[in-house]
Amino acid sequence: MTISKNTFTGEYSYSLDAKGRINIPAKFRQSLSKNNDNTFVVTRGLDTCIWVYPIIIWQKIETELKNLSALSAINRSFIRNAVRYAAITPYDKQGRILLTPSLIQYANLEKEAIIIGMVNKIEIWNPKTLYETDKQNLKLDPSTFEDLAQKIIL
Amino acid sequence: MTISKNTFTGEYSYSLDAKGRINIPAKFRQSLSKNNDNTFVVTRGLDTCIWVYPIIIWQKIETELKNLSALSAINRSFIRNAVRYAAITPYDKQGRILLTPSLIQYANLEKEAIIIGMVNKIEIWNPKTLYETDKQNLKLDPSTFEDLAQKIIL
DNA sequence: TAGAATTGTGGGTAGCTGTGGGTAATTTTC
DNA sequence: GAAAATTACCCACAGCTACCCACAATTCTA
Repeated sequence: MTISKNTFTGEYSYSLDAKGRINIPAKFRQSLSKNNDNTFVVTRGLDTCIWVYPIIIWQKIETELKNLSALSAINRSFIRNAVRYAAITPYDKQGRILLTPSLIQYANLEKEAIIIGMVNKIEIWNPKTLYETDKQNLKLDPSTFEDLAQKIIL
Repeated sequence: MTISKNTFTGEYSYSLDAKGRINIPAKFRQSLSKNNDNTFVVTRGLDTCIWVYPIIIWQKIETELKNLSALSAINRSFIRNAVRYAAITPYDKQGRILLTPSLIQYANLEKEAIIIGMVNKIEIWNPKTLYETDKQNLKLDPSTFEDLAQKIIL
């Protein structure tokens, strides 16, 4: 096997159907390690999108969240949001997962959806929202981008 | 073996076929170390060209990206842009990799393409674009080149 | 220099992938 | 407890991709 497990890259366009199902790209499914039992966890992203984790990765995140100091207000609200909307969804024979109405509404999803591999997780976006977010991000501090690029990109 | 592994030099002209496939020069393939499993990663370059990495080099980048905290909006944006256009492509029996339509469009690739070895990665260019970029670079401050020359011992 | 092997390019096809819809099983409501 | 609504599971199919083969051109070798 050539690709590393539970690691996702690339951008794809898929369609959300009337029943709230959406396909996970075949390449992403192939990247899932066996101990995930064909199952993902979907939850609210920190951007206006849905985050999809392999279940074993999500379990690690949960334990990390427990170790965060409960004193910090930011941590408390982050934990609340991350866990509260999380749902476990195995994919069906055709490779689709089921999204909750709450998450579909949060990400403003309509028929067309963009799926992006974000290394250790997957994002699902409304194309328009993604475009707007990209535009906003151009305004973020460019020197930080350069620092990151110099450190990481070869 | 005479050449050092995962190191690419030289310039070649190859043709992109109707299915989006392009040949990787035999010398480059021979330079790939075994643990790459005949697999490259293609993504957007910082110039108007496609970057091609041996997969084990790319996996180092992925590891660095995994260690960035998703709590920071800048980090999220950086990761998204770094991996969004990346695709994993093993080469076929004839030595060709498959480029995504998105990357072909980004680099303005038509039939003829120039492939350049850039030491630790490979670049794929539209000949016209490469010519224009070269011409632009001549206008850059020559002292920058001197700075670089002093850092690198030839 | 001639033959053999390798390399680059084109095209065909079996099987997989993405999408829609149907039906049985389960839950909810009255 | 029965009817209605929702959910989970299954099937069908068009389009596409991965894989295979063919062949000409080039390079290697004896």
